[in-house]
Amino acid sequence: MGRRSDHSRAELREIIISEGHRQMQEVGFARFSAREVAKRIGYSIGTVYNVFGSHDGLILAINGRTLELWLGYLEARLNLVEPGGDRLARAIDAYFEFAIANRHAWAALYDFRLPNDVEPPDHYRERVAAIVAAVEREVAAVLAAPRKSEALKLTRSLLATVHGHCFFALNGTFRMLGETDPLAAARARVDDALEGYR
Amino acid sequence: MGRRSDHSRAELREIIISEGHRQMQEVGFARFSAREVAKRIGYSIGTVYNVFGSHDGLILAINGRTLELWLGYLEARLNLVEPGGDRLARAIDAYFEFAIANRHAWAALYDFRLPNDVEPPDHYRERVAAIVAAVEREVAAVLAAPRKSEALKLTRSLLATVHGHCFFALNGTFRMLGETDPLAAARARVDDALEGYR
DNA sequence: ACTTTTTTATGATCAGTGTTCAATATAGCG
DNA sequence: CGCTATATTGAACACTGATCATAAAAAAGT
Repeated sequence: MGRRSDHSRAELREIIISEGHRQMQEVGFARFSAREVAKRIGYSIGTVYNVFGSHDGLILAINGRTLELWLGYLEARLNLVEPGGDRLARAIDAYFEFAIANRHAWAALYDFRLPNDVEPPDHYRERVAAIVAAVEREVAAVLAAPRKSEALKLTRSLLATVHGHCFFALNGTFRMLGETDPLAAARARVDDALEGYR
Repeated sequence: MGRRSDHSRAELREIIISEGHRQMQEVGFARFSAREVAKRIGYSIGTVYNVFGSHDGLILAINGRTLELWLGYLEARLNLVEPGGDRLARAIDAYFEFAIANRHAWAALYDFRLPNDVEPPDHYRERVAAIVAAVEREVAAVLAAPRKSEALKLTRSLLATVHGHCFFALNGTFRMLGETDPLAAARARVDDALEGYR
């Protein structure tokens, strides 16, 4: 067969990413298959490789989509906070809620590792940066004026803290250790950290 | 062929785990292959399945070995701390040092996920518990007497905190975000948390 | 309208994987 | 020494990521 132009290149990209993301969320990183995605959208495996170049390229695009959705969720959640509400606590909630509602797609963000000598593509870096920036705004809002310059450094560390708790919550470590309220623990650690910066 | 009894069952287990662990550390979880392990030890793939039942069984055994080594490293490190030294800070160092020195084997601990309805085997749970207990001792030693009963709960949360920092350090997230001293950040978060418990 | 060129989609093909299991070779027992 | 229980094998199966000559369709040229 030759070019069908049922879909433009951009449409095709979108179709593959969309179905790929659905697949990822359904079966998880370990069982994800590019061939299966091709089958489901009615294109051949070769077409997927034409568009994304490699398995890794496809996964990066799917993970990029997950980051987009994550940022969207975080912003929507923050928009619901009434004036005077604890916006940072709600951001932590959003971290957990998104990860739980999108277990497999979220986990794929960390299951996939680029070869050590390869940098993630710009679109990917930008999306991560956007999420960090959204959190940084909330962290900065809570810091005492003379310490606001430390907001980014602190934000990175708080994200790692929350990530650790969320990861242990989802991968079963906390259940194994008898912890029943990981979210509360994460909030407590963030509060502890902010104590000295107020 | 039939039984060669070059090695007893226990010896065979050890040979496979040992070579499997080496493989895991060399190529990482994504490229790990049971067939390759079999090839390298001069047994057939069937034998590996006889001994471990499945790919997952083999990986659990290898990850169990990693946990063993990790506990050993942690204990050795703590034994070097002179009286009056900051034992908890050295435990955090040990977390990072082991993960860095054993990147792939350490990452495999988290890359591998059991099906949701399957519990990890006892030997695995026990090894995780042993590591937690070793850290808990150090946490308890630092707590004010009336709060020592909270040691386990706090330990779980501190482990998650350190894990998050270590994970971001090794998977490139911190580099991407411009953080150059993840270990210091982890220590700072732990100190912040302990502040209220002293 | 009819070539010619360029682009795009295909799927057979290759090398690899996890997994199964009938066939077989051996160790140890009677 | 023969027999049986058991350990070991590797071919077979169904899948995977990846490649690329082939063919079809669109676009450009005449």
